[in-house]
This record gives sequence, C-alpha cells and structure tokens, in this order.
Amino acid sequence: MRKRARKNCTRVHKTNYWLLRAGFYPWLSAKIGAMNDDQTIDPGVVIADDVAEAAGVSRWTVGRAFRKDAPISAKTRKRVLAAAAQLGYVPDLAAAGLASDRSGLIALLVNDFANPHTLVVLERLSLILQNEGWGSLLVPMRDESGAPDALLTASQRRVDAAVLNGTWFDDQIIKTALGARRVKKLIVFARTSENPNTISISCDDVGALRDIVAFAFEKGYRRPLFVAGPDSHSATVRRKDTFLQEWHRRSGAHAPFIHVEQYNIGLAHARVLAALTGPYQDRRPDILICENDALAIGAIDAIRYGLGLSVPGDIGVIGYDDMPLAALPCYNLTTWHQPITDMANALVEVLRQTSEPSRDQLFPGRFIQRGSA
Amino acid sequence: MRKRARKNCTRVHKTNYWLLRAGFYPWLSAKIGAMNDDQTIDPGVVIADDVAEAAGVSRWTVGRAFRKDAPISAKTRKRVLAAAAQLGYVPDLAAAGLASDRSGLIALLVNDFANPHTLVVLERLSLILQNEGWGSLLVPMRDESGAPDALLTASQRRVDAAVLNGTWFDDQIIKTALGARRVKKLIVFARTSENPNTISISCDDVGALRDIVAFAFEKGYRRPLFVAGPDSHSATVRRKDTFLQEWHRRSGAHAPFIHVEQYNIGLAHARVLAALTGPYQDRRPDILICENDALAIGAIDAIRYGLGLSVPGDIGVIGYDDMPLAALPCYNLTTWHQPITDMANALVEVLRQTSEPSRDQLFPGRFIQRGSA
DNA sequence: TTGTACGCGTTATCAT
DNA sequence: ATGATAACGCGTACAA
Repeated sequence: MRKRARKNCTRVHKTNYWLLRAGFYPWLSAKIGAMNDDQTIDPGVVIADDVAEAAGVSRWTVGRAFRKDAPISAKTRKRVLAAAAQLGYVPDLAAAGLASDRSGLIALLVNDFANPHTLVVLERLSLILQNEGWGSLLVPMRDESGAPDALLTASQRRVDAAVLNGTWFDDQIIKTALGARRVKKLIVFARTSENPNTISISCDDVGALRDIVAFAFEKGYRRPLFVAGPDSHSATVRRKDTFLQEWHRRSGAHAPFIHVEQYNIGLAHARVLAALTGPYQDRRPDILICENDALAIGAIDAIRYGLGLSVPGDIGVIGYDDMPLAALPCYNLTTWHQPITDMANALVEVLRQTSEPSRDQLFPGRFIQRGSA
Repeated sequence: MRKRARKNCTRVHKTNYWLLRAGFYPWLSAKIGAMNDDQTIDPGVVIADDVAEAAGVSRWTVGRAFRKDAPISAKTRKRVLAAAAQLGYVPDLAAAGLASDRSGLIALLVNDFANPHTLVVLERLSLILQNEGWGSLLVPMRDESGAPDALLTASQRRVDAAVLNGTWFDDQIIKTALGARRVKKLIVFARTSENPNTISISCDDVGALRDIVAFAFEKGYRRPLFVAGPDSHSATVRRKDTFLQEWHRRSGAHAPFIHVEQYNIGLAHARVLAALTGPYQDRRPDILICENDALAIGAIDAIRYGLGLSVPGDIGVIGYDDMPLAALPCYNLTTWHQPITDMANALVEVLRQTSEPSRDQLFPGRFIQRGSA
C-alpha cells in the first residue's frame, strides 16, 4: 500500500548550500535600510516558483543556482540570482531538509550548565557551525533521566548529527542516542567514549595528565589528592586513572582521590572542604589535581575561605580546561588548555564526511602555568 | 501561474502536540534495553501511514490521535496509540512544521558569550521551551555585523519566534530582525526595548536601581561611580539614567559614570583600572555601581589586584544579575537578583498566545546583600 | 467522528 | 544544461 521510493537513503550528498551568509543577500540590507521604525516588511514569502517565473526558467533551475557544483551554466545562474535578489528570495531550509533528508541541523546535547566552560564550548561550536551553514539545536538535559527526552527531541527534528557536550554521559545514554530514530551520527565532544559506534573528539588527556604529574612532581609536591568528578562514568575514569598510574610510576606511592557528584563549583567547595577537614585532616595534601577547572575553582574557595589557608602557599591547585574564569586574578589557576577551536574544526570535518571517519580523534593541549601551583 | 491558497495565514492554532516527552514513548526504552553495544536499531523510519495501516484507520486519524483537542474518540485514539507504540512511531516535527506553518522552533539569538550570566539564561530558556514542546535554535552573533546572518538563519529555519538574549542590541538590529522574512514574533529578553514592534520581558531595573541607590546612600556612600556597558544602546541607558536621576534626587549631586565597550570581565577590569588610576585618581569613588555582574567582577579584580585596595574596605561594589559567580566567596558580590525563571515562564506564555500581548512585561527582582558593599 | 483532496517548498531522479 | 515527475511526511479544510 505504502509507497516509498527512497528507502535506505545512503546517497552521497556532494551538493551543499552555499550563499548562506547574509552578506550574499544584499537585498535584505537594502529593504531594511528603507524601513521606518513602525513598519514591517511584507511577509508574503517569495518561493522558488516566483523566482523561476521572473527569470524565465524552471523551479529546479532556481534550486540549482543556489547549490554548489550543480550542473548549471554561469549565465543562467547569474540571471536566476539576479531575479532572486530583486524579489528577495531566500531558500527555505525546512522544506529543503524535508526533501533531501539532510536537515542541516546539529543537535548540541548539554547537561553541564553549572560549568562555565560549557559556555565556551557552546560559543565555539555554534559559531563554527553557523559559518558552515549548519544550524544548532540546543537540547538541554536536566539530569540523566532527561537524556531520552533530549534524544527524542533531536530525532523528531531530523538532526543530521547529535553532539554530546556533557560530562556525565555514561554508556546507557550513548546507547539511547544510538537507538534514537533519525539520529545519523553521534559525536562525543571533549570527552572520550569507549563505545564503538560513536566518534569522539577530545583533548589528549592522557598526555595532559602525564605533563601535569611531571610538573607537580618536579615542583616538589609529594602529597597529592586527585579531585575527580562523578564516579561511575567511563569518561571520568580516564583522567583519574592516568593520574594515579603516572603518580605511582614517578613516586612509587599510591595517590588518594575523592569524587564530587557534579561538575559544580559550589559542590566541589563543599566536598573538598569536607575531605580536608575530615579524612585528610591529619595528612593534608600539598597539591590538589582536579579533573577540571570547575572543581579546581571550588577547591580554591574551600582552601581559602573554608580552611583559611593559602593557595598556593599551603596547598597548590591545578585544573583542566582553561576556562575564562581560570584566568581571573582572583583564581589565577594553573591549568591545561584544551584547543576548543581546533576540536570544533575537526567536528565540522566529521560532519562533512559521508564516509566513516576514524574514531577517537585526539588533540594536544598545552600546560598553562599560572599562580595556583 | 503560481497558486497559493493560504495567504496571510493568521489562523489560530489551538491544537498543539502533546505526548512529546520520551516518557510517553515506552517502546524507545524497550528497544534500547534489548540492544547490544555494537548494534543499531533499524533506522527504517516509521511514518503515519504505517501506523494507520496497522490500526486500521486513515493517516489523518493518526495525526489526530497525537494532538490535543482533536476530534477523535477515545477508543480510536487508544487503538492508534497502541499501534504507534508497537511500531515505534514518533511524529516528524520537521514535516509537521512545513505543513502547518508552525515549526515549533524558537531562535535564541545570543551575542554575549563573554558574560557567564548568558549560560544561566540559556539553561532556563531551553529547558522550559523543551518542556513545552518547543525546540531551541541557538543562533550566535559574533558582533554587531553578525546580526543579519543570525536573523537570516532564523528566518530560513522558519522559527516561530526569535528571542534576543543579547545585551547590546540596538535599534538597527531590532529593525533587521523585524524585517527578516518569516520571523513572526520578536521578543527581547532581559532587556527593555523602545521599539513598538517588539515584546520585551525584563526585570524592573528602574525599581531595582532605586533600591540600589537607597541602599548605597543609606549605607553612607557618598562618592559613587557608575560603571555602564557599551554606550549608544538604548538598553544601557535605562539603568544608567535611573541611577543618575535617583542619585541626584537623593544627594543633590551629579554622579559620574564610565562606559565599558563590552560586558566582559577582563575588559571591565582594564577600564575600571584605567579610570581609577587616571581621571578618578584624585577623587576616588567609595562605591562602584555596575550595570551588571560581569562588569562588577572585573571592577573587583581591578580594585584588588590592580590597585591593591580592598573591597569593600576601600571601595564597595554592587552588581546586577546575581549570576552564579557572584555568590562565590572570592567575590561575594552584593547584587540584584533577576527572576529568570519567572521571566522564562512569561516568555512561554507570550509564545503561546496568538493575540497581540501587552508589551513590556516587567518583573520585580530582589536585592541580594553580600559582602562587597 | 472519520475520510479525502490538496498544499507546504524543496530535492532526487530521470528524460530530453 | 535544463525540464518534468514524484516524492518528503504531515496539516488544513471540507465533505461524508
């Protein structure tokens, strides 16, 4: 009964939209310039048919004029674009997505709104996606149980890919994502993932923690405490394990660690304070190695305002991320810089590719020595 | 030639999607639970026709079953939903948007990524929109010239509304937005706008600054300096002008002010330091009233680490926003709390309405006294 | 309450 | 290089 010509669409789409920047649509600015304050431009939408009629070509030729690498003569294209400019035509991406199975939408799944670093990631990703002609669907996840909702949203909007920006994605969430309908690609950003069906783009945190351990050891620190994020997630384990191994290799001793349930500055404050006034009261660490900057900032606050001690005088602190907050003189955090822009560029490259890319792309970061250690 | 039955669609849409939460789609969880790690669910997409066939009804009845207030018998709906559940059907919102002229997408236009408060706004808005069945299109604007690009993106995606979250939107940008095709509603969030074609949802900053002035004056401060954001934008003027008026009314004196070109912590640091070591060296203020928290944080850093003075001992600082950073013990900023959640709820209400809402909704905030003044 | 014709604006595919 | 046919998946209006 039901007819469906295009099943299992695995065609390669080589024709991408171009001319997607407003700079290429001078008629927009012209119209706006001529407007009065209380005046709205006639919202009567111009469609490809109108342009076709005006240019004396068919609707399909209009579409070709707006796509790269389309078989169309330069002369015809010029005429079509001129007609489009005069009428104020802009292609409708929603309709294009419906027809082509490529929505041009990328879902950014975010659960880590308490971490200021998230804002940096959102800025970089959305800007670079916009430059490349993609739209960003911001999909928040309140907590772990919010993941199915988020992925449902993404799949209902036919996104071309979903990017996991969170920190506590566990394997169950990734399985949910892969199971969601119409989510074609799943990319784990700024985290590693062991799942073979994902593509992860992240900073080389193994190398990073080796460098961090080297720095701390050579600076003479001997009583470290590792401050890790939520337990039970494979992503966390990597930095922690690398640290523990490296420290043992260098010092012969086993370093202790604590876990904080969320990457939340206030919570880190509380947990670090509890640790230093409780189990670690009599064996106070001389350096806190933190899994990321949010934990490190909380740790500094705990040391200074909870214990009345000094950083780095009494206890040093090292973070990871180099978020803007880390550079403020109040914290002046020694940390590890992730090359977010490079990683975002790599993400775009992965999105462009139709073939299976190599998984687990690692990018080197760099150590940022400031005043906290 | 061209036929268009539905011109100027001003119909009232009373039927909204329901059952949009994943909790209502138990088959998703079931399928996922049964999966192996390296297995992907058959992405063969189930459409309404399939469900119709399985339930023995027409395709249109399937659509009705998924909408509220649709004329359908409870029995039929139950049968349809059962069939949908078995097949794993989920409505396609992209196609629905194309057909109905309501995409269910809201564009969040953001230009203020240097301000940590933006993350709070994004979290609240995207969560509440998701709960109500809307999707959030995150549209970044690098600078003022990026506004046309951003609005083009929004209009090409047929958003139902565009929400301006930025801080330096001037009237030209708003005109651009209103001129953009297919952007039906324009809402200015957390800022006021004088433009009669917009709806602004904001905190009552006139009342807020009255309270702030009252506090500062009664605390005995007598030499204020107002630290404002970018000049030339009407949004900025309101807090500044209110402050200046109120201070004059109370003290009989005219208070001075400076401008910072962006709401950026580092830049505020530099500008405040320059002011205090330059023009204001010999008439040092005893209190800095800042237009928002980002400026206030920069001011505190400048006072403490640039001048070596103490806050609040030598100079007090008051902010506005109550962003999470303000509560950290390092800054402990006295500020004004904006009721973002209430404002987000009001936004949803405006989005729901088809009639013209009253413009300029104001919400009361509250003074948060901490240690910086 | 249910079914049908038509349209939404575009693209894939094929024929010319 | 261009035009034509047939989707894409669903909603609206109206008839039954």
